[in-house]
Amino acid sequence: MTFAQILAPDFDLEKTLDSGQVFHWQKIGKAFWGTIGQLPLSVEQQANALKIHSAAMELDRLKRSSSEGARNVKARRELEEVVAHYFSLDHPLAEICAAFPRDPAMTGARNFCRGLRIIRQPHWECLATFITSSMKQVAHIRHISLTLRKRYGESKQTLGHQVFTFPSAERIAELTEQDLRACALGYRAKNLRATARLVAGGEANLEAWSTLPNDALRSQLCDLPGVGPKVANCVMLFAYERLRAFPIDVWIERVLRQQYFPRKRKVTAQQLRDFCDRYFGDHGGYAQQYLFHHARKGARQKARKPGQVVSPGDLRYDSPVKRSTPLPRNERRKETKP
DNA sequence: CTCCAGGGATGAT
DNA sequence: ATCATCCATGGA
Repeated sequence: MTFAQILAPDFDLEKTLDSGQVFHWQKIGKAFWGTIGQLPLSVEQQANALKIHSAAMELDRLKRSSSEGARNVKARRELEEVVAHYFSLDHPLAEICAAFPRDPAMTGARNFCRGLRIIRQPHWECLATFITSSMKQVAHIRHISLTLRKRYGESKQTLGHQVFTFPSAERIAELTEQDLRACALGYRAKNLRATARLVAGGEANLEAWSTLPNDALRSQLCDLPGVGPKVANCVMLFAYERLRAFPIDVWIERVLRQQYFPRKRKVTAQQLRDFCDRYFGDHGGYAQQYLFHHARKGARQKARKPGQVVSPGDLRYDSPVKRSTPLPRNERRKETKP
C-alpha cells in the first residue's frame, strides 16, 4: 500500500468527478474509489490537499531501487505524478476562467464551478464510454460503465475495496453483440464492438492521433461507428486535451439558445457551432463544461419533489436575458447535422 | 433539409 | 401497475 498527499489548490474533486466528463468513480464515505488507467486508488480531498491511497504500483523501475525506503519514495512520487496529471492540476485555471467571456451566463457558471477541472482520461476508455453515452442520461452511463468494468475489466483489490479497470479494446473486440447488449448497451452494442475491432486491429490508432490537428482528429473520430460530432468533441476534450472542443448536447443547446439567442426562433445547429467557436475561443471546452455543470446542478429550477430528476426543460436563470415562461415543447429544435 | 428507430432507467399517473 | 420522457447517431 502506498499513501501520498499532494497540494491541489483551485481544485474541487467532487465537482470534477460529478460534472459528466467521467463516470466510474464511486464515492464511499468522503473518498472516491476508482482507477486511473490500470492503477486502482482512492482519492479524498481535504481543503487544498488530496489524500491518495493505492495498492503497490506495478512499475518495473521501482524494483531497481535497492532499499525498501527508496522504493517507497519512488512509488509515492510516481503516484503523485499520475494523480496530478490525471486531474490536470497543471492547468492554469485562474487564467482560463479570467479569459471567459463577460456575460451573465458565464459569470454564474464560473462562480458555481470554482475548482472544476477538465481531466485527462485514457483515450480508449473515454472513447468507449462516450460511445455508450449516446441517448443516455448520466445515471445510465454510470451503470453501463460499471457493468462493463465488472464483467470484462480486471478486478483490483485496494485496502479491502474492489475496483475494476475498463476493459481493453482487444477484450471488447472478442465479445459478441449479445454480450454487450447484456450490459444494457442496447443498439450501442454494435457500435462499440465495431469500434473496438477497429482499434484492436490497428486500423484506428488512437495514440498516433494525438499529434493530429483538431479538424483532422475530429474527422478520424467521426469515422468510427457510433461517433458523431458531439461524442467526437467529448473525446477530444476529455482525452486529447483539446480545450477548444465544444460538445453540444441538449443541455448546452438549451443554455445557448436561452442565453445567447433569446427569442430568436431560427438558429441552426451550424450557427450555434460557429458562434461557440468564435465567442468562447481557445478555452471553449472549459466554458462548455462550466455552463453544462451549472445548468445541470446549479441553475434555479422549478419546484419539485425530492428525488425528482432535473430535465433540460426545467432550466431557469437569474440573468437579464432569462425567459419569463418556459419554451413550449413543440418549440424545441433538434440538433441537425452539417 | 426532415423524419424517425433505438433501449432502458426513471418520473408521472 | 402502465405510460411518457429523456437523448446522439445513422440511415431513409
